[in-house]
Amino acid sequence: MSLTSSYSSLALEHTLSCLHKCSTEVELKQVHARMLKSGYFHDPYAITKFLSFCLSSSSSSTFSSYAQDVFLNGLDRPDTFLWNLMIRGLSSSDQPETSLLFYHRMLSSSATHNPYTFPFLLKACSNLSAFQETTQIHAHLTKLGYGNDIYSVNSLINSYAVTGNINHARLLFDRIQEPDLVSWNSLIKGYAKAGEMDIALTLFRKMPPAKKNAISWTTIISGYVQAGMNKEALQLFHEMQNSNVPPDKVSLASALSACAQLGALDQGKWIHSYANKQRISIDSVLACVLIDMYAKSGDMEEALRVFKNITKKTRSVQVWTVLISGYAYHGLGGEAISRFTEMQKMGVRPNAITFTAVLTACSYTGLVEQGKSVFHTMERDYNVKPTVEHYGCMVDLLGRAGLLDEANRFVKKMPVKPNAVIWGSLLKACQIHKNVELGERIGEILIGMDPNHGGRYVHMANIHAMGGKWDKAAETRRLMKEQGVVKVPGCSTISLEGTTHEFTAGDRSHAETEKIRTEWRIVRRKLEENGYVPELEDMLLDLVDDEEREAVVHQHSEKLAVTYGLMKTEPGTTIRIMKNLRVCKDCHKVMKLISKIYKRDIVMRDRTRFHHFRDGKCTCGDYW
DNA sequence: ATAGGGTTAG
Repeated sequence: MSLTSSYSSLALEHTLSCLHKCSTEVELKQVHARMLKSGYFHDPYAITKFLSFCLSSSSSSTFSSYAQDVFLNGLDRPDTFLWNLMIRGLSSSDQPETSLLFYHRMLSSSATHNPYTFPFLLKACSNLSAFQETTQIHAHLTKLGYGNDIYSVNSLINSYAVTGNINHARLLFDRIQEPDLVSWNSLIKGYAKAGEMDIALTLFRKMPPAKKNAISWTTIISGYVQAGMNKEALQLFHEMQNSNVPPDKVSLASALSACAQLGALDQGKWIHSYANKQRISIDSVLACVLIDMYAKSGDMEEALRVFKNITKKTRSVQVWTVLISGYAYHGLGGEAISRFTEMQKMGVRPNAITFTAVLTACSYTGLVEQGKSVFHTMERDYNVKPTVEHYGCMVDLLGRAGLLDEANRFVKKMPVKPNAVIWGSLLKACQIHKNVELGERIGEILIGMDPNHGGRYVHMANIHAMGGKWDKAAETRRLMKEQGVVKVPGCSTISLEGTTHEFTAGDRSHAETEKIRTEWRIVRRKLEENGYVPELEDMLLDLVDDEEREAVVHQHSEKLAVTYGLMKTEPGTTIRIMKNLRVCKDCHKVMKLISKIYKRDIVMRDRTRFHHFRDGKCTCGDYW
């Protein structure tokens, strides 16, 4: 619009700067009224500024609603440009549904079209995982003649890829004469999302090297992480470092996720210092994965240091939550609760995952009353509706604490259907608190629910045996064999000077096997002098007599690992072990004794949590 | 205008 208007551009700029200072709806209304009065709402430039401000991601959602209202009711025939503005703004400010709604309104208005909206619309579809909408938009843009527009095609590939229709994406990709970087990256992402990592990797290899950018690398790395193939992910990360594309902060975050899952403390530390050296600032996502990596590697002190070093603004819900969940699985319930309180004081709203973390912390630490009160506040104060995970935490909380009847009643009256996890945690509680009758009933339910789960039979047989019903225990064992249920072998690892040593139960493959066995006999004698008697309760199955059970229990992988740790590290250093399964009672007892007799801290990562052994005690309070 | 990263009960 030409500046023949009755107002000066200076006056308009002044009003717009007032607009940007608005923080409440009242203020916004005032500026809006002033703009109307001055005739600014006939100027497309002013309207654009007004709407973009209201839709920008830093504005509140009430501003966005206000803009929608102004757009639909306060404007005379908005043109294509303004429709695009609304659709784009809503799509990128996390309101994909409304964005699509505006698209439909646009279709029924008299506005003409241009291609610029389609990538944003398709992004909204991706966010909503809306396949139907994607096909509709696809048809529409083809009809309008934008079917060869590379931006639109790439966005289509992406939408099909993330809505799980990789074959549609592939068809489009194969039709492009010269796929660009974005086409390749989108397609690779699609195969990764479909769990087809082999195809994704083949494509990645086939992609012209000159076209690979950090996004390509991160796509394939995070694909492996999501597939749980963390070692492969780290291998590719190494390859990336030898390529001509230096990792940026997103690549680092993906690699750190892999480290977290593996508990690869050394590599994680290396990435952390790399980020510092490259002056990559720790944003909230990096803080999250760093804290998670340190916590899952057993180093809560370092996790806390990361948390303390970032600004208050960087401490998003996710950052708070990851810290709290770290405390939870380290058995530090008190810390978890006080962080949770602090977070609320800081005005950060907990989400569903935060509550899971807090409730887990209560359950692991036996904080029954706190757990109950948190559970009651979640819906009342924060409008977070409890899901099956939260009910599961409550069942676990009550069951572990020995309140078996209350737990059972809770399951009966809760509004969600109990799943195998919930029954499993009740069963475990029955085992800990020796309630044979309830345990047997639950065991039946569980085996009926998933007959291929080996652990269920083990528990069930243990419960029978606990009640002295040996014939039933034997019967369960037979059933287990019949089903062809296989036990996963126990495996422990210990990292020393950058090398990871792996031990499997009873395995002799380690180069220093004989030395380790000799050393274990010495350790064992020393433990016996201090009153150690083997704990064979967890070894009821498969084995005939105590002698045999003892022979097996002494070959458990974590015993080999801790022995090796004692041999290879200086007195006083902390021994860190990771295990793929839960610790058995005997190994737990041995770790406690070693921590006392050898004056060593032992940090052991279980399948689900950490045990810190120090001076004969464990942070789990023998309750795991 | 289009492509990559975060936390979750046993």
